[in-house]
Amino acid sequence: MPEAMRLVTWNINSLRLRLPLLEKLTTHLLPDVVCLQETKVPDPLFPAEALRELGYEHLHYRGMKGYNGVAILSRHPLEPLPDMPDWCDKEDCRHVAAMVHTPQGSVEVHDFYIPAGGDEPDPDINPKFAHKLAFVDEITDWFSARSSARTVLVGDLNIAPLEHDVWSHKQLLKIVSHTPPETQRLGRLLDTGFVDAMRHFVPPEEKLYTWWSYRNRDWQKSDRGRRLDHIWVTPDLVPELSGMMVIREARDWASPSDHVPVMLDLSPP
DNA sequence: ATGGTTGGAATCCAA
Repeated sequence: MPEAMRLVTWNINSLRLRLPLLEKLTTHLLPDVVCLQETKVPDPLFPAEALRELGYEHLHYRGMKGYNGVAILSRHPLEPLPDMPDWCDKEDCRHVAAMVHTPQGSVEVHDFYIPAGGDEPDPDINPKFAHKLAFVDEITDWFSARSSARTVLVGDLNIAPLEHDVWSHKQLLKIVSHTPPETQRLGRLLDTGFVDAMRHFVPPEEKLYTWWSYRNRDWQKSDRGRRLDHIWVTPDLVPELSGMMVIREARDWASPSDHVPVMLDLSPP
């Protein structure tokens, strides 16, 4: 029986700056597929050669100068999904999608970087927050008009939906990433036909974070984290879920991202 | 209530 297909998602917060950390991650975990967000590199400057040397021959990426940027790295052949919408007509490089053909079967992979939304949780006075809500609404409409199979949706969704996805539910209810307009919308997106694969492994009453602000002196001691990064799968893949790990120690690597990688294993039945 | 840090580009913006 073939081994599991291993997938990692990570908001790397500058791919070029953190190539050594990506190498550390991939040599230890040997993922088949890596989905990155906030690559912050325009396509002509994408470090494709360095990634091929890490074993990722098959690449699909979309980046721009300074901000955003997403990438799918694969050891196995991939085909970019054609005719993807330009969400909110901004051409801001927040989504790539591909069919990945692994020895364990083909899966459709969607890699998202949902807008952070600024500080003020009022769409009438904060256009960034309005953009965030509109972005989630658009992708929700798109997935609900479509029947997804063997699909994995990952990325920095910039929303911590459950009470124990944040260090203090009460204190964060008015903080962007955990407000009811956001968490309700993320629930609607999930309900288009996905299962929260991280919570398949960790019960909802248990704290689970993937991001700790740079602004905390001692992130481990205060542990004021949030679960902003997610891995969702369609129900047909649930019987194949065989492992999940939040790579918490990556928050302590030299010059870390403020997000840590999340790993999922899918094993054929 | 406030400020705390980081990356990329440009002397500030986004997170």
